[in-house]
Amino acid sequence: MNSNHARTILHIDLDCFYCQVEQKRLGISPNVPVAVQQWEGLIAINYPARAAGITRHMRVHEAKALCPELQCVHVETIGGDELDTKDRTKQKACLERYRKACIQILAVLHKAAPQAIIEKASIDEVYMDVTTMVEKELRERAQADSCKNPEAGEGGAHDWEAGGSPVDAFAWGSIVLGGGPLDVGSEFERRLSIGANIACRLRGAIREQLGFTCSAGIAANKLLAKVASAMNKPNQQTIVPPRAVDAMMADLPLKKLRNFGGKLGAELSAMGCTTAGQVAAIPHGQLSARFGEERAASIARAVRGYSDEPVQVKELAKSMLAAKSFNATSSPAELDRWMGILAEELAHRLTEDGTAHSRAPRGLTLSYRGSNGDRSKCGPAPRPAKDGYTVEVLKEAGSMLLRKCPDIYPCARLALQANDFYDLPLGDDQGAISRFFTSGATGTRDMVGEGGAPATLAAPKAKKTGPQQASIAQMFKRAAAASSCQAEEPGAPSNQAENAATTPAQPSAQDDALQIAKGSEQASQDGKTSQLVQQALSSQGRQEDSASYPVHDHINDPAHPLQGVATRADVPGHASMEQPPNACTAVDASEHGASVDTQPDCDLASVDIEEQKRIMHEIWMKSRGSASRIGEDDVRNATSAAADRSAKRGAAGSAVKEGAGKQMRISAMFKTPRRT
DNA sequence: ACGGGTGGAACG
DNA sequence: TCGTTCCAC
Repeated sequence: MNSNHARTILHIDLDCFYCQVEQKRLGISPNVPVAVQQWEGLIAINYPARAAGITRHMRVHEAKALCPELQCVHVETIGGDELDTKDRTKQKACLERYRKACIQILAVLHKAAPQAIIEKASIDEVYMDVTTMVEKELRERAQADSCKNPEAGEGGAHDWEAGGSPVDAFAWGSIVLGGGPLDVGSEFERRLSIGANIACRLRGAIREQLGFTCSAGIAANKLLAKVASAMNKPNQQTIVPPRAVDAMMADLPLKKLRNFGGKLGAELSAMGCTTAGQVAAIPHGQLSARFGEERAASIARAVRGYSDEPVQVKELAKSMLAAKSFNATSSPAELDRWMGILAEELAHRLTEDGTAHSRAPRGLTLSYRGSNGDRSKCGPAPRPAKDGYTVEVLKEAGSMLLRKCPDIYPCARLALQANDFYDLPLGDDQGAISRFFTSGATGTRDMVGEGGAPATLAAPKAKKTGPQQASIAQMFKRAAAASSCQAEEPGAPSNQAENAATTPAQPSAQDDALQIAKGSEQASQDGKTSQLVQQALSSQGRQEDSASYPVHDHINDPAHPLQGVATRADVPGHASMEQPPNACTAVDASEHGASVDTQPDCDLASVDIEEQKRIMHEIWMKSRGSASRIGEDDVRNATSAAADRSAKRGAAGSAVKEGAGKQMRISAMFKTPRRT
């Protein structure tokens, strides 16, 4: 169970990320010592500066004394009169630059490894489950070998080290724990070798396309991969073969283990343990007496390097907060000013997030450090206007919460947090949609899962966060990534120029191919998702939007399922361009392994139109990226999520007939469009 | 010289 | 179940 070495997991960790971002932005060469400061303290130090003895939390003046040529870059700040001062009493720090860079990195990874499961673990690290990629590679390799050497046949020995084989005992310069090269005769080590090859390529892609270096760990689970990636930095990668685990854990300092850095670590060290191995030596009875059975078991597993925690897609943040600490004040005006700054930042971020992901928060929480310590108060978030949030509306909502906090003065910290996101409707035209969907009120419990009590929602209420919600978001993202892989061909319109203006030149010469790659990648990140998603959003019919989105419009793309749907027909100067939707009709999903429900002639009014449209768009985009990637699961996920949401929205929707609250089934009909 | 964010578990 | 607090990174 835990000796499931069949998974291949990567942990990729950017090397002193904040420094790299600033160095790139300012064009500072990699070998000059750089630190990122927040007010007078240092929060990130690059490797040349570390070599000079500079550490985290040092004061700027201390560091400069140690290393006079140190370049200190201050984190971005907002508030005040845009003064770029380091006066922490006027401004607040904000991490937007790093969030943006993080999105770029994720986009590169998605593009380079569309089949991997990618989990954003923090602003500068990801986990990736590349098992399916590895297994595909193994199969292809075996096949290639048996073609070349038919006599080998089944069970015959493959020459894993044959030229060009992705199975390399030395794994492309990786550091292999446990001594010696990988044993390519062992299946597990072969898997790791291929995993290392993937890691190597991914790191190369990040480096080439964005100029960032990172380190990686390659192992059979997340825990080991994370430990490994930290072992050799910067710009290196480390493999943990199963045979090396015991020795590695034996004297691994406890604090290097995730979850053991805080209270738990302290408690264990009070019991005399400083390494994982020492904890592993504690009799189980003693451990469970102290921590309880369940917790003891998980501790026991972790310190032995066992973990079966899955890599989970975490694309979208679940909450968003802006915070500021300051010297305690009892002045309402002062708090009001900070509230304004927090609202400004949050409004900006929420608006970007909203246009990119078509969602808005249901809740707003105000946290504060007042006379009774840390407290918080929550309430409903205001609804966004058509084009996002204004500072005023958020500030007002925050101030309202603040008034409910009697113990706030004197106050030394304020934080405004948006949470509990819901999806905004995408808009519209039933007619066009209906041509591509069939639906029925058949209860398909097996597809949809349990529950499904229709929630009433006049305003978007009722949260039912579940795996299905996540899977739909994930699909959307993947679809966007997939489409951006091949959306643009040379000569096709792209936002290249814009990209060139906002991205600092790479040190090396950039050829057209790179530019184009960057252009299309830009399209899928940056909080703007892909142009295609953007176009879907633009179908809300807002004039400025439809007008300002890129040329590559679905109305000109005969294969696009939204073609003919609410478009520039609304825009003055554009005659109605409604055209009969062609193609996307009948070729069914079964061709791609998806289940199809052919219920003819059903009442579309019973189905949430937004969901249909959304799903169809996703599926289309996905099929556009690669039809073969649309599997039964995808359709099932999309379908059940859609039904789920339809049920939720249904009660509020006007065009809903009774029974619509029940689960329903939506089947996607699509045809793989041909790109020309 | 622990500030600014995140996510999640625990708790009443 | 909700709102709030605590914790870990």
